[in-house]
Amino acid sequence: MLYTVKEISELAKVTVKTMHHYHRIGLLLPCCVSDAGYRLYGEKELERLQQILFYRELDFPLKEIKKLLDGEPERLSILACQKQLLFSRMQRLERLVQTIDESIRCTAEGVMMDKKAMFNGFGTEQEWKEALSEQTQYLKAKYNYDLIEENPIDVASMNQSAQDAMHFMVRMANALREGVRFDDQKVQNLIERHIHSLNKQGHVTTAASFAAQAKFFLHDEFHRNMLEAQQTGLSYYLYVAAEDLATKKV
Amino acid sequence: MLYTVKEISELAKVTVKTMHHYHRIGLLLPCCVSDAGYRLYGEKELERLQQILFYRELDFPLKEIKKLLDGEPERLSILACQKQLLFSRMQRLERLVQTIDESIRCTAEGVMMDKKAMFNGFGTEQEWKEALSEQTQYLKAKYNYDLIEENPIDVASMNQSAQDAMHFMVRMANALREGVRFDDQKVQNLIERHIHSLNKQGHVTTAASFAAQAKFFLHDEFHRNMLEAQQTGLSYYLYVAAEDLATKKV
DNA sequence: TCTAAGGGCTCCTGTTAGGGTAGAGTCAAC
DNA sequence: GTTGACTCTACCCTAACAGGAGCCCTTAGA
Repeated sequence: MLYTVKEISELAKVTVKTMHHYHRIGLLLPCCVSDAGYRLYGEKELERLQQILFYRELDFPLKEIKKLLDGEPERLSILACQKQLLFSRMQRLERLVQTIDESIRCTAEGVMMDKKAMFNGFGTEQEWKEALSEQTQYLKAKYNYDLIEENPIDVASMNQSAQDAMHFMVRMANALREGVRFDDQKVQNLIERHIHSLNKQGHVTTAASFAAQAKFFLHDEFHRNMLEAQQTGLSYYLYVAAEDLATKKV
Repeated sequence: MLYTVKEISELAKVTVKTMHHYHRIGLLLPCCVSDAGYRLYGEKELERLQQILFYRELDFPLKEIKKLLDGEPERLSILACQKQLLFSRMQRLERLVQTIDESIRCTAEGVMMDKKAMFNGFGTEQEWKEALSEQTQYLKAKYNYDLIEENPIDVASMNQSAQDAMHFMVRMANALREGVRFDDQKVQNLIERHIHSLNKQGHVTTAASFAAQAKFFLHDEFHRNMLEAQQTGLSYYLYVAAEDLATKKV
C-alpha cells in the first residue's frame, strides 16, 4: 500500500508543505517516486513519520531528529525513549501548573510572589532533555525490555461468591473506614470466619483461594465496582488483607 | 525595585535577545529607560513576562499573546485560562503516551497498527486551543472563581520533591475515587512518572523498590494513616497498583 | 475523446522567533 | 582611572515551514 502526500498529510495531520520540506532536508524520503515525479510513501515511512512527530512534539530540531532516527533504527527503543521524554514534558507542565496555582493564590491575596518562584518550571526542561537525550543508551538498557512485554491479565476463574457476603463486606468496609490495619487481628478473624462460613455453605475455600478470589475481584469490573460503590478502596483493602492472611497461613 | 535585562533574563530563564525582541515588537516594554538607554523593568513587567512565557509554552504566536494580554488586563482570569490550557495540553500528552503504548505493543507483537491510531493525539490540540481561546469569556465566567480557592496547605514552603509527592497522591486519590482500575494505563503512567521524578531528584527508585515502599507504607502506622486520611483506601490502592506495575516490569 | 477539477511538482519569496557577531558606549569596583 | 562585566544599536543569519506562481498529471464524466 502506497500513499500520496495528500493521504499522508490527512492521516498524520501534517501539511503537504511539511512533507515537501522533510523530503528536501532528507528527513523523510518517499519510498519511491512515480514517473510523474509524485512522492509515494509506504508503511516504513509512516512509522518514521510517527517518530518524527513525537520528537517534534518535544521540540527537537529536525536535524537532531534525523540524527537520532538514522543512528538508532530500533523502533522499540526509540518509542521507549520517547515515552520517557513525554513523561518529563508532562512533569514540566505539572510544575507549571503549580506555578500558576501559586500565582493565582498570591494575586488573589494581593501578596507579592517570590520572584524566582514566578518562573519555576520554565527553563529547566531543556537541560533535562539534553541529559536524557545523551542518556539514550542508558535508558535503552534500562527501559527497553522493561517496557515491552505486556501482561495478559491472568484471570483466575473463580466461582461466584455467595450473596450473604454482604454482611462480611459491611464489616470490612467499617474496618477500613475506621482505619483498622489490614493485618489487625480483628480483620483477620473477620476473614477467617467468612471463609469458614463459605465452607459450611458448600463453597470450598482456603485462605489462599480466598486471596485469589479477592485478586479476581480487583480485576473484574463488576465485582470491583460493587465493592468500590460500597466503600472507596474496599476492594484493595480486602485484597491486601486476604493476601496477608494467606501468606501467614502457609 | 528595578531589574536590568540580565537580571530579568536570569530570573525568568530567557535570553537577553528575547528581551530585546519583545521590546522591539512591543510585547514587553521596559517600565523606563536609563539615560544611557538601558532597559529597566519593574514588578508589573515581571508579571507580564510570566504571562507571556505561559502562553509561549503553549505555542501561542507572540502577536496573539500581545493581543490577549492587551485585551484582558485581569491577571486572575488570564491565569485561570492559562491553567485550563495547560491542562488540555497535558491531556494531549496523555493521549500521545497512549498512542506510544499502542505502538510499543504492536511493534513488540509484530502486528500492524491501525494507520489512523498511529497518529492519535497529534493534530487535534490546535483546534482545542482555538476553541478555548475563543471561549475565554466562558472560561472566565465558569472557572475564575472556582479555580481561585486553593487548599490551605502552604505550597510555597514545601520543597520540590514534597510537592511532587503530594501532587502524585492527589492524582492517585482522584483515580481511586473515580473508580479507575489499579492496572489502568493512566494509573500506571502516573506511577511511572512519579518514579521517574523520584529518580530525577536523586532518589534511585525502580518499579520494584517503589512497590516495596508502598508495602512498607501499609505496615507503617504513620504513613498509612497519612494516606488513609487523605482518602480512605488510598494506601491499599497505591500498594496494589505499584505491585502490579512492578510485576509487569520484571 | 475532450475537459474540468483536483492533485502534484519546482522555484521563489515571506514569516516567526529569535541567535551571532561587531563596534561602541556605560557602570562599578579596585 | 582603568579593567572587566554589562548594555546598546545595527546588520545579517537560521529553522521550519507557509503562500503563491506557473506548469504538469490524472481521472471521472459529458
